[in-house]
Amino acid sequence: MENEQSSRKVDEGGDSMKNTGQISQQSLPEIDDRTQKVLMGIIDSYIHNTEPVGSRTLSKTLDVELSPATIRNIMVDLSDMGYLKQTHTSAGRIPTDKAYRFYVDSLVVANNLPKSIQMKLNEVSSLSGPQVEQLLVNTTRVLANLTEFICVVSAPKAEASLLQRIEFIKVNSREILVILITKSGLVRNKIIESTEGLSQGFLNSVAQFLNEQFQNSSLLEIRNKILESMLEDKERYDTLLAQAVRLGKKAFELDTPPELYMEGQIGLLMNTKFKKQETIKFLLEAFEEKNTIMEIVDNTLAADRIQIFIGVENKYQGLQECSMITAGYGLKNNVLGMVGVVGPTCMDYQRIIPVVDYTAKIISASLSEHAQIE
Amino acid sequence: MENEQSSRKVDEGGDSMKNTGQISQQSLPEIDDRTQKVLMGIIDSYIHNTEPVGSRTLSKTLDVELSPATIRNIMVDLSDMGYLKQTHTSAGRIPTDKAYRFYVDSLVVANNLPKSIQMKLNEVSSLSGPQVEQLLVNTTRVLANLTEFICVVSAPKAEASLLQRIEFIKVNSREILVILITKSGLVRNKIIESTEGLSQGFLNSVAQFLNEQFQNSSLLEIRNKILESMLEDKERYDTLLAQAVRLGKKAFELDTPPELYMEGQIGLLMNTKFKKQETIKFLLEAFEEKNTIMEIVDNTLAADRIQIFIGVENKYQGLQECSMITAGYGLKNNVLGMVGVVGPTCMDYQRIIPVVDYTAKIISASLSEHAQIE
DNA sequence: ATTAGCACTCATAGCAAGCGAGTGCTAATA
DNA sequence: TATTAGCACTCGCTTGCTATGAGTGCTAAT
Repeated sequence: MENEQSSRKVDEGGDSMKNTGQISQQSLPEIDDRTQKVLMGIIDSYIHNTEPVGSRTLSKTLDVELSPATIRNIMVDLSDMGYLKQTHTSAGRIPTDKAYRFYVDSLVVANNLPKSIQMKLNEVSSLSGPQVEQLLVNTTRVLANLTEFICVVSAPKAEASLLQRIEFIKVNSREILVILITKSGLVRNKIIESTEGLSQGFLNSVAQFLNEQFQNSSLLEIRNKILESMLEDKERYDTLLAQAVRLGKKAFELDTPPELYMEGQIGLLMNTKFKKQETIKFLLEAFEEKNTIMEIVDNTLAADRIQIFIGVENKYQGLQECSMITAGYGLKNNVLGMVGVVGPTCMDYQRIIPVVDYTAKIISASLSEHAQIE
Repeated sequence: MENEQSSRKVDEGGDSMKNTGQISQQSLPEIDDRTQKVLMGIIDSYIHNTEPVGSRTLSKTLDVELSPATIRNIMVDLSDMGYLKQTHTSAGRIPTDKAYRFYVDSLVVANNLPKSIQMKLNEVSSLSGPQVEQLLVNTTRVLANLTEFICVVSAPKAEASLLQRIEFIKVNSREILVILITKSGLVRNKIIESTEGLSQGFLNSVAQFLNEQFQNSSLLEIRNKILESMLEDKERYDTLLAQAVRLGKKAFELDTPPELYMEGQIGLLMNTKFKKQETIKFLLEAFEEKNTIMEIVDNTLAADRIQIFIGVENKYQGLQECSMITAGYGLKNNVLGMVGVVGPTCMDYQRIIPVVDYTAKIISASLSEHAQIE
């Protein structure tokens, strides 16, 4: 049985582009205007009540005048098209992931973030002082508070950051402390070992050399250049340059995984939107291993725009019952890190999306403000 | 009705010392030998099954031959003395906090930690490299894994740590990066602001001065000395000393709260020993605000011995349904930080205590190994 | 002092009935 | 022809009831 009951096609966006998380105005040809209104009504209702919505209740709340029976017919169509499902026969319908995708795609995300929330986020940024870490910690916490979901912020990717300064400090006969300062204000320190008894003075010259050489290169570039020059002139020994290359290699190796700030695991527990205890268990297990989440978040690092992954669109198993909203932050066109929230698929996208978006912008602004002080 | 049925008093430890968490061999005069055996049996059974224990089952499992009726009589006595309680009439008895305290106090904690666990912990320590932070993160994780409870490790208290080295790095015209290295291998960095255009060279002299002056003092001492000398010679300006004092003041101010590593919140969720969902909620809420936990943990920082807080012995509300086992770690007689686990009052003390103890020792050993490289 | 016996308590599981929200189909209606 | 009213049916959830069994407290016998 095929349902081809579309009458008035709002003909735009006919190209069936792959959903990669971007928001775009869109209207599917197979769905006529009225059907769409019903679908939207169901989604809206489910988002706010988290309860299967039946034909009768919907006919009351909907602004279009439609009898329950009509709505039932439409619901059947929508179910056939895969937008709705039932938890059991004779229960109301709930939206599928496909429905949420449709919903999100047709959301015109006006940046109508309430002033009060903007203020809150601005405040956090201004109160956090010059330390990037502190800013990220605070932002994460506030975001988790605002959304009541799990909130993740990844620290600026060192690889992509531009070097501002490197220093070596001799800690003891065997260990040297490396300090990397990036343009974005991130400070990383790492202890490396060196058996050769290098004096602090010598280390200073090495640092000076590296600083002059690699001012304004990204850490990734620097690493590559160093590896290159190691290949080129293997023969050199004991010169300043050779030592610089040797120490530099260790210094720019990124053995420390980029940090990840996370908050809101408890809010999640209290969150009534998660019906199944199991889902929460899965989620928390995923977050237990920060690395997993790191990977997931890293994979979205391509764009600085808002990205949304709904249910099964998430590649990672544990997140397939959740939606993830992410946004990149950084300096100019240099995406350095990510902010994101993970919540139930039935989250209030309209409210959450602007919050995440604005948060990313706040972080970017904070960083660039810092970067301009030279 | 008074129960004075004690016959054979094991007369030692008669001094009714306040329970401050220490373990001590002890035997209350009011409890005779047989009664004590029953009590121990009940606690043991409850610890392993988490189910109210009745007279019949106990009479079977107990190694002393006693009929259920006799046991019932003893149980009544124990209830009157406050060692047992019932969830409802006609249910088995469960131990009170007082009972656990008794149990723990009479535990002879042989350091019979299984070799396999020792190995695991040793391995973590040796694999973590020279970075203290990494060691703490890993240890926390393993401890949480072993115990399946929430596990907390506080970073070495900067205040108590001895200074090994301080350095200043000029980040930009306004900001100076301070790097503090302590004897225990902890590296702290902090950005301070200074409007005065100080050159890097000058900063180096200041650092050198401070290093010479305060080698081997604790950060707390240093701060006090600096404040002292500020009071003494207010009149001096623009000299090296004055600048050193001024920068030193900012550098040694401890505005960054000491870090706290936490793991195992999810294990807790899965833990069947927590009967009430509510308890978990309380707990997680407590842990949401790391500061609260920090305070709690800090309050136990007095001793480097193992400390145990059972149920209501915890001052903090949210923990009153839990037990906390903590141990200090540090260098020699200098307690620098804490490791602890928080679990249900009915946890397996016999198993957990040695694990926590050993973990603290491992950390101490790691630190002192590092500190000896000079 | 200990134990057997017995009446009593109370949480829990299981079952059946009733409720109500919701569906799908059919026939009537605009 | 699209919409709507009506009706039988489904099915999860609540409520109330009973039976069960583990456990207690008391008393009397050992």
